[in-house]
Amino acid sequence: MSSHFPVTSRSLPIALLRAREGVMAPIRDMLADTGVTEQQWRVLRMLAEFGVMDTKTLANRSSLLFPSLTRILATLSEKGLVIQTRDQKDRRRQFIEITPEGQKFIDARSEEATQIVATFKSTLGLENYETLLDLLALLDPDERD
Amino acid sequence: MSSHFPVTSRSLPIALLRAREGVMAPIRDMLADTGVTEQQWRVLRMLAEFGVMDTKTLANRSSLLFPSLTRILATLSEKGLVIQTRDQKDRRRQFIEITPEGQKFIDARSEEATQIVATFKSTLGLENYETLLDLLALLDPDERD
DNA sequence: CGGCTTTCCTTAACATGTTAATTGTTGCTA
DNA sequence: TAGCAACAATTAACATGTTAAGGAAAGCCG
Repeated sequence: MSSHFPVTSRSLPIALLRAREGVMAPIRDMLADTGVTEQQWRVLRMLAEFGVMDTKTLANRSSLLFPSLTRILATLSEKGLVIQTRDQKDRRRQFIEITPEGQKFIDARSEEATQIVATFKSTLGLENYETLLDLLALLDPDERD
Repeated sequence: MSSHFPVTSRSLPIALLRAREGVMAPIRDMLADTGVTEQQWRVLRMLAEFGVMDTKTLANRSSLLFPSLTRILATLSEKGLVIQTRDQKDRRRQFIEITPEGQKFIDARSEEATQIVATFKSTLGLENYETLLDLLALLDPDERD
């Protein structure tokens, strides 16, 4: 380390944290006063897009650990936004499905969500945006081929 | 939206989340069994690098909200890794300082931490690494000029 | 001086992140 | 088939994220 710059400046972990804060801020604003959290929103979107799936798949797609997912699904069930069903062939497993109310919640906000993403695309420029996604994928162990 | 691809694929928020997971994993491994968490580590590093500072500065540099910082500092004080001092001129304010034991904790691991960062630099290549930091900075509202 | 606002934390309350231990099911296998 | 390993959730325990409310100190202002 011959650099005279502070070690934590341009720190990758912190840069990732702050970028995520920046991106999530408008989404959190959108969800404020709906009673639905950022993570619950993430789960609902996956279910809206891909349909019924087992919890393991849902956990992977949502990037949530099982203990978190258990609690989130309990909350979403109470709110009537998802339905949990036991697999009759293997009663350890569980399938999750979005309800019509859940779908309605997503539909009412998907346009605004799309708009928020579009804002960041134009902030970075489309080319930079794609580059960023490619570089981020390299840091994700599940993405590296 | 004329794309036929799923809306959440190549989702920026999720990509940021997963990239951060990928980067933090080895750091978390390093800290496992030390009793010091990722956030506590972040606070200690800032104090080790910049020296004494008030809590507002510390919160900004560590990207922590005040309620979190309050709890973290209480924990670090109990562990004897930092010292909290009241500003005598303005007794609302507080200064935080790392202790010799805290410094020792950092020193014993800073080489490994540097090595972890170097791994990611070589995974991406130095040029990509710098590009990534630049693009991430664009997403951070506190960084945009 | 007495109130008013602002600032700096601190608490509270609830959701999530994280690791470890636990419970129920299934499958294998001696 | 009894016993045990493997698997899918769940629960527990503790730390943090997040928003809102509270408390103490400082500054302002009539």
